[in-house]
Amino acid sequence: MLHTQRPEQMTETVFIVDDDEAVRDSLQWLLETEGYQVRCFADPEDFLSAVQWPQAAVLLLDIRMPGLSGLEVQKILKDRGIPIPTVFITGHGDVTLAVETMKAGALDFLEKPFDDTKIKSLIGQHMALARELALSFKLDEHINRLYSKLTTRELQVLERIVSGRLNKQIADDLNISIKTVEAHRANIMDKLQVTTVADLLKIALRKSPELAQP
Amino acid sequence: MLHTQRPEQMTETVFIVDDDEAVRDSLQWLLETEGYQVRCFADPEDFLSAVQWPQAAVLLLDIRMPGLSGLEVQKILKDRGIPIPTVFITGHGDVTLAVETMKAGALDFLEKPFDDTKIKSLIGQHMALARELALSFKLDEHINRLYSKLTTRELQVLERIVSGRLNKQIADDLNISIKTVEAHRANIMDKLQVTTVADLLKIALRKSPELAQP
DNA sequence: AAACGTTTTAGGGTAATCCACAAGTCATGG
DNA sequence: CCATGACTTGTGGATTACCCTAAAACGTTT
Repeated sequence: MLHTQRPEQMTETVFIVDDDEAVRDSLQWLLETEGYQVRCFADPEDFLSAVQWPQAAVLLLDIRMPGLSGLEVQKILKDRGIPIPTVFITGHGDVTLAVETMKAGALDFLEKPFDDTKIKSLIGQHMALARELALSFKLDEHINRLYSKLTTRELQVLERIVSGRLNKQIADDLNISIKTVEAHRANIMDKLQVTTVADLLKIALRKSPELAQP
Repeated sequence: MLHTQRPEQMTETVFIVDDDEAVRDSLQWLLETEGYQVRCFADPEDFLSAVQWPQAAVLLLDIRMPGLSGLEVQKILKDRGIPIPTVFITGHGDVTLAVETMKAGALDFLEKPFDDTKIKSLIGQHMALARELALSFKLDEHINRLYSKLTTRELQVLERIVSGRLNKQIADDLNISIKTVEAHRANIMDKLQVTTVADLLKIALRKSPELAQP
């Protein structure tokens, strides 16, 4: 049997939120043997208090629970900007609910009873996505922190650098001297911690992808 | 009542594929009054022969038909690289089917009988997406055409320009003179029809987004 | 008033890019 | 054998970007 070649530098967590203890226990056992850190919650509120982001984590979420429903939990996570990959579990599905759930961003929709093998491969897939999402989120955070140090004027200059204008043209645009543009430009490079225009473009285009369309 | 502010420069088409004539006719009537060009097919094969891409179009696809099933049609479209926004229609849904369909990229899953108002707003939404997809696809095609004119050497140089290396460094990398790099660089700009490095970066990063992560 | 950050400008020099023009080698295919 | 395209290199000059240092004007905060 092949090892799942999972990089070990990041703890991978599976959150299980279900009011049925038997379900929690069996899933926990199954997934812990797979090497995941498993955290179980009977109460959705408890989960919402405990979950942190970003991290490499997948959520197994029961649809029908006392208190908050699975869909409500999903919506709250979405509102909080927590894009944790979510798989719903349920014993009584209907089409409308399934479609709504998927449209809201669920990755899967599992019906009880579960197929252990299927779950394992499913979690594996989604955990890979979770890693990417977490990394991407961290990078976005980092970029936002750098961006927040830019002044209004520097943003205006940056905008024009990204649109490919020369320092001379930027100076004309803003009615300032070339020397000033050069100064802003140097400050921007410092604050965004880049040394080449190429890297500057990459950061700016990640921050504002709409600038990519000329 | 507000006008739907739909730009009229592109014909917007709704494809209806269903073996039930009554369904086709009622949908056709409904959507034609909305201003869409509607094309109906009883046979999925006929649709597959007729559909063109890119264009601003949405597909209403019956799940259960004689011959090819809706899911099979969806798979064929996917294999052909035709990302037409698809809404499935069915009279007899079950959860597994709905989930599989959504995972395969369906945007919605409608159960008969239909709610006219709902369909209209749905098509409106998805048509907006379809326009974007078609435009994006056309742009990709254009970029691919331009890229195909680049020689191996020019691709090597471009790669290094995108990673922010100086002409001098590129010359060292490839064991050629700076002058040669300059020549390649000018050819690349010509062939990709750009005048600034910023635009060059934008095209290159759209073509190879993985280069954006340094 | 003093400290601070933002914006502005400058001089002077180095490095890099861009441009126009010219020309050599090499392999492929007509 | 010649035409074509790809790859190569060069000269020389114009333009631009990059780096360092220095500093004035302005507004806000302390």
